[in-house]
Amino acid sequence: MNLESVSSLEQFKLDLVKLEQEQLLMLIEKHQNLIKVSNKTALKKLPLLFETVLNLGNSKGFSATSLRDISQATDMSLGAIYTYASSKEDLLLMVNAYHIAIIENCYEAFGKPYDSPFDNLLLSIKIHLYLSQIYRPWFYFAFTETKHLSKKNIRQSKASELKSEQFFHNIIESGIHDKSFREHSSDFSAAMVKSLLQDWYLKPWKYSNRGISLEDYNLEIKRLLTLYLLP
Amino acid sequence: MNLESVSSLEQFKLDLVKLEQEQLLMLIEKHQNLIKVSNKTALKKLPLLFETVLNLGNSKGFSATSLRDISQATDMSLGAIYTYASSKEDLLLMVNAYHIAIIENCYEAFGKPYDSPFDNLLLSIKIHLYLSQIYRPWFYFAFTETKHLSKKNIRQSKASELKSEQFFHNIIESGIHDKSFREHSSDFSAAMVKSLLQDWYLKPWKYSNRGISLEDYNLEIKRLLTLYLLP
DNA sequence: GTCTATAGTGCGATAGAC
DNA sequence: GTCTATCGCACTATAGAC
Repeated sequence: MNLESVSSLEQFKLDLVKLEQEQLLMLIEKHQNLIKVSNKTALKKLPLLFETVLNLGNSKGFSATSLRDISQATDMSLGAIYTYASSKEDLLLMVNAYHIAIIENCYEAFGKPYDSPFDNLLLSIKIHLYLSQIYRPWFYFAFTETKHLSKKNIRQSKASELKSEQFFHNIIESGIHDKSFREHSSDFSAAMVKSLLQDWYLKPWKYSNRGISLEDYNLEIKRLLTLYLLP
Repeated sequence: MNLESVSSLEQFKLDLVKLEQEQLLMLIEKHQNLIKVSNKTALKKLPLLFETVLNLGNSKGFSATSLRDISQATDMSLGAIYTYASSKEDLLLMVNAYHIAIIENCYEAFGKPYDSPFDNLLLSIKIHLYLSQIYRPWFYFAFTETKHLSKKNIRQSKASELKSEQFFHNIIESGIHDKSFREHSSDFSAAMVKSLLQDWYLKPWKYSNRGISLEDYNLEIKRLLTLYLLP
């Protein structure tokens, strides 16, 4: 992943494929004691399982989704599912771990490549929008189903939430410091950026009904920040 | 409810009490065929049941909450619960209907009392913030547990979501029309206001950890809108 | 590696005593 | 109006054949 990757959503998707494969393999190796089939078979079937967990989980809720539902939707038997995951909860944990790994890896690949804080801010926003577009089912799932995780995992999830907000916060602070941004509460503007990004994946129906594309939305955020942040 | 009521959160809470009683009674009368006890007894026990549904539902999810959990938390027997609601789903519907009725009633009580679109906008924001502060458990519940409603109720819930956004949208449009607001996409600014209001009740822990009060948050939104909307 | 059959548990809901 | 006891069902998870 590099600056070329964010030239368009399609390019971004393309560049993600390799990362996805790597992370899936790492996940399988990490859970090797629980997965009872070969890496090759797991690599083939886990994506289908993950997709199904997210689809069913987002439409009826994870706890209302039974393994029978998942079995039917994936055309796998109940027994077969238990060779890929040791329990229903384990399935949830793997789905989470897989997506978190990809997303964190993706953020780390970029950093702050520009001199101008404003450009760095716009870049992070674009990356976040692209990621939430591609992994929208997981973003939505993670938001609404956190409560089914253990306390430790809930803490972790809140921490990761704050970490990404902190990322925006730092960029904005650097802009205030070098006086390219207007003096203001960077806590609030970072939270605002986060909540705008969130709205995009929490209420996709709203924007698609209005015919607003990802690029439109990105541009509106840019207009807003130009007026709000720049002197 | 009148303009005096929004002078402070405490005043607002005080003025809500009467409305709450009225709406609870209306709800009981509407569900009379399903409720097997007198209005007086229902009036006394339903609030506790509702509160418990929201508490447990928000911490473990509604579908993972059993009637046995609710029974234990309210010190009522399983049988007793079934004299107040005819099923677990009915409990969910009543909690929703009750809160929706209060909130809609509250909005209708205000309208657009000022000449200036900006003042009207600030007023609606304040009302929304106050309501979401007081009924935070329900706002959070409604957001994360919509999926357990029937398709008809889900449609209704999205419609109500859009309706409240439309309310902001109309005020902003009137401001653009009378040139007191800058020319811009009112779709986006209305969505932005909504998503900021949402962040407040979806992530209370974030703001309380930072020591940001409701009034602070309200002021920051005002500052943002001053820069973004006014010429 | 995948299947079917089933053990064991906890659920929503009801019946009937008080 | 509230309770306890219990029915029937659907769930997670496993065992053992192929």
